[in-house]
Amino acid sequence: MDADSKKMSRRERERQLRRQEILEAARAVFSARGYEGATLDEVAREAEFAKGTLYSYFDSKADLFAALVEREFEHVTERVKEVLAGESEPVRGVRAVIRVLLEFFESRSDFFRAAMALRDTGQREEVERIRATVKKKVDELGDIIGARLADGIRDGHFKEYDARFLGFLLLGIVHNYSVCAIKHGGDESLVSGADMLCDIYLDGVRILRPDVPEEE
Amino acid sequence: MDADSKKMSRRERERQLRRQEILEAARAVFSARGYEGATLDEVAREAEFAKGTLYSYFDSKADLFAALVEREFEHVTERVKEVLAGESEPVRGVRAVIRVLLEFFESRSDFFRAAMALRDTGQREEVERIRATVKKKVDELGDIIGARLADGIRDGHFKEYDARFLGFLLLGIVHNYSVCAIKHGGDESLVSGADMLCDIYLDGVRILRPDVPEEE
Amino acid sequence: MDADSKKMSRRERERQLRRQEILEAARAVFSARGYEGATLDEVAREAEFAKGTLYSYFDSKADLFAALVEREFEHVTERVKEVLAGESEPVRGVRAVIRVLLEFFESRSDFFRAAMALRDTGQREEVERIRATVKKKVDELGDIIGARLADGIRDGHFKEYDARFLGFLLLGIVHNYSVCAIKHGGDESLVSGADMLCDIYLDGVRILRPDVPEEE
Amino acid sequence: MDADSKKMSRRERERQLRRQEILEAARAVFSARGYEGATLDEVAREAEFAKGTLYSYFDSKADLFAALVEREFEHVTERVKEVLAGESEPVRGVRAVIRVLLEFFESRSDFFRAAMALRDTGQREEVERIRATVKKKVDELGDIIGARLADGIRDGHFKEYDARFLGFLLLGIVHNYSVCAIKHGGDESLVSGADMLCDIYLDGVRILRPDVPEEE
DNA sequence: CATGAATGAGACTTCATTCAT
DNA sequence: CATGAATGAAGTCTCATTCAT
Repeated sequence: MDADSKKMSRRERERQLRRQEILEAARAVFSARGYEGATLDEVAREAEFAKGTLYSYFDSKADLFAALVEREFEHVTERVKEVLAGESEPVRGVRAVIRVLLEFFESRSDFFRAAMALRDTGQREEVERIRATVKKKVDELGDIIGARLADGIRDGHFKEYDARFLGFLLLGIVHNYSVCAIKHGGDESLVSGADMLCDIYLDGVRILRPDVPEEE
Repeated sequence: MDADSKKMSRRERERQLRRQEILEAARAVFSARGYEGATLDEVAREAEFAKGTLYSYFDSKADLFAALVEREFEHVTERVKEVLAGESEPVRGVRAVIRVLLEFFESRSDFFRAAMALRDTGQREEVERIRATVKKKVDELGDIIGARLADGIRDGHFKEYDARFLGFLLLGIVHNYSVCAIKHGGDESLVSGADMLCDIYLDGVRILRPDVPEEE
Repeated sequence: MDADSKKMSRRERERQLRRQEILEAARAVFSARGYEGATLDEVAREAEFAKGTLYSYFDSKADLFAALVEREFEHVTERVKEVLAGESEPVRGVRAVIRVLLEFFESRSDFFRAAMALRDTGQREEVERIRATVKKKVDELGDIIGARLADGIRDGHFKEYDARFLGFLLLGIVHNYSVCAIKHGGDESLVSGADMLCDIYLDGVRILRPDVPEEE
Repeated sequence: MDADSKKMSRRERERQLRRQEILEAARAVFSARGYEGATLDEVAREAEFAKGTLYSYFDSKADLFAALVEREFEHVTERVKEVLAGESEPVRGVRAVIRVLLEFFESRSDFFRAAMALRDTGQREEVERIRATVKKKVDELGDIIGARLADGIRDGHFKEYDARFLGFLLLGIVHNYSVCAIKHGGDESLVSGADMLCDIYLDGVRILRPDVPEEE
C-alpha cells in the first residue's frame, strides 16, 4: 500500500490518504456501536467529511466495514507472520503467537468484537459480504497458525489433531479471552494473561501427576 | 412452568401455550437472521399470528428476544446442573459438562450464535437489556461450572487458576467450537468433537513426554 | 332516566346500571388523559369490564365520549335551569348562574377541559360527531342563559348586545377561569372567585368614579 | 431572524427558508386537523417534501408543533409590545391590545384553537413538551398585558384585582370570542367585535344608571 | 470530487374494533 | 351477553443511498 505510493500521482496519493482517514473514523464508530448500531452519519462526522463523500470511496456501509475488516486483519496477520518467521521452535512459536494476538485483540477489542459478531450471525443479504470477508480473513489467519502447528505435529510436539482446527482453537481462546469481560483474576497484566493462556492451551487445565495412573 | 400448569385456568394455560408458540417462531427467525436482521413481521408470519398479537405477549422486540434467551439458557443450565449432580468426580464431571454443552450448542447453534453476538457487542440503548440478560445467564452458567472446577482445584485435580475464569474458558471453547464452521476433520461425529475438546481442555495440545525435560 | 326505570324489566334496569358504570369509568379516564390519549383498554380496566363489553353499550370510542358529554352537560344544564327558575331578578340570576357553573366546572374541570378541547379542534372525521355533540350541548346551555339575559336586556338591566352572545361570553369566562391554572390570587376559595367573576362580568374592570354612587 | 440573515451563508439562509416552508405547511395541517389528528405524512405532502426531510429540520412531531407555537406566539407578543409601547394611557392601551389580539387570533384562529387545546388537556408524555411551550408563551403574553394593567391599577383606573389574572381574563375573552363560532350578531365586522369586547371588559354587561355620568 | 439536503422503504409500536368461545 | 385474544391499519421515526449544485 505505502510501498505503492511512489508510483501514484499526487492526486492518487491524497485519495489513499483520505480513504485511510475514513477507515480510521469508521473503526472508531463501528467499535463503539457495532455494525448495525453505527450510522454513516456518525462516521462522516467523525471523519470530517460529508456523508456523500464516503460513497466515492466505498460502495456501501457493508463495503466500508468489509474494507475495514480486511485492513485490521491484515495488520494482525502481518505481525503473526513476522513472529513466526523469527521463531522456528514450535512451542515457543505458539507462545509468541498468543502474545501477539492478545496484544492486537486487546488494543482493538471493540472492533474485533464487532467483526467477530458478524462472522457468526446469520443476517440479511447485505451483510453476507462482510461475513464472507471476516471468514476469509479469520481463515487466513487460522491457516497460517495452523501451518506452523502442523509442523509441530509432524515433529511430535503436538497432538495429532487437525492442525487447522488447533489453529482456530487457539484463535478462539485468545479472542474469547480478550473480548469477554471475564478474565482471570482482576487487574492482571496482559502478559500474565498471555502466560496463562499459553499454559492452558499447551498443557490443559489438569494437573500432571506422573505417579497417578490415568483415570478410567 | 409445567409444574404450575395445574393451578392455571384453562385460559391461562392456553395463553402460556401460545406464548411458547411465539417463542418457538421467534427462535427460528432470530436464529436465521440474527437479532438486528430479524423483523417482527417475519416472526409474526412464522408464528401465524398478526403482528399486533406479539405485543400482547411481549413488550417489544428486545423483550421477546430477552425472554427467548432466558428460556434457552435455562434449558442448558438445567441440564448442566443435572449432569453435575450425577457426577461427583471432577474430571468426569468436566467431560460430562462438555458433552452436554456441545449437544445443546449444536442443536441450537444459530440461536446461541445470535445471543452471544449480543453479549459482547456494544450497541444502542434498546439492546442493553438483552445484553444484560445474556450476560446474566452466561454468568450463571459459567459460575455453576466454575463452582465444580473450584472443587477440583481444591482437590488438586486442576491447576490453581481462578475457577470462574476456567469455567468461562470451557464455555468459550465449546461455544466457539459449535458455532464456527471450522471443526476438526470434516464429518466427524459430535461425540468425537466432545472427546477432542475434553482432551485438549484437560491436557492441552502439547504431547506429554515424561522423559523430556521442560524446554527453555 | 331513573324515572323510566319502573317501566323497565330487571334486565333492562341492570343494563342501564352497567351503562352508567362504564360512563363513570370513562369520565375518569378521559379526564385524566384527554380524548385522544385515553384508550378503551384503560376504560375497560377502570370499569372492570372486558373491552369487548364496552361495545355492546357504545358503538365506538367516539360514541362513548359523546354519550358522556351529553350526560355531563345535561347535569349542568339541569342545575342552571333550576337556579334560573328560582330567581327571576336578572342580576341575581346571573350571579347564581355563575356560581353554579363554577361549581360544576371546577368539580369536573378535567372533563370539561377535554370536552371543550374537542369543541374547537377541527379533527379527523371520527371526532366530528363529538364536536357536534359538544357544540349542541354548549349551545343549548348558552341559549338558556342567553334567554334570561334577553329578559334582562328587555327590562333595561343589561346592555343591548346580542343575548346569545352575552350568554356564551359568560360561559366562556367561567370555563376559562375554572380550567386554566391561572387564577386570581392563589388559594382563593371558590366563592371569592365567583364573586370576582360576577363583579367583572357585570361591571367590567374599570373603576367607577368615586363621586358616583355604586348602583344597587 | 431576518436581522441575522446577513451573517448566514447562502446554505444556511436557504435552510432557514425551507424550515419556514415546513412550518407554514405544518400550520395549515395542524390548523385543519388539530395536533393529534394531523399526520406527518400530510404535513410532508403539504410542504412538498419527503417525510424524512421533516426530520432533518425538527426532531419529532411534537418538536415541530412546539416550534410552530413559539413562532406564532412570538408574532402576537411582538405586536402587543409595539402597541403598548405606543400607548401609555391605560384604558386606550387595553383597547389597542384587544384589537391587536383579535386581529391575530382571527387570522390564525384554527391554529390558536389547536394550540390552546393542548395547553389544558392532560395528555401523554410526548405532548408534555408542547403543553409547557404553549403555557410559557401564553404566560409571557399574559404577563405583558398584566404588567400594563398593573400600571392602570396603581393609577386608579382599574379595579384592584390581581393584574396577572386580569391579563389572562382579557386573553381568554378575546380568544374565546375569536375561536368560537358563536359571535355577536352574524356578519359583524371585526372592529365592532373588538369594540364590544372592549366595552364589556371595561364596563361589564350591566347598564350604568342614567343618573350617573359616563366617566372619561 | 465534495457536499449535505432530500428521499422513501421499512421498522417498531399502538389501539380501536371484531369475533369465537 | 361477557370475554379478551386476535387483528391490521396507521402512525412515528430511522437511515442508507442518491443527486443537484
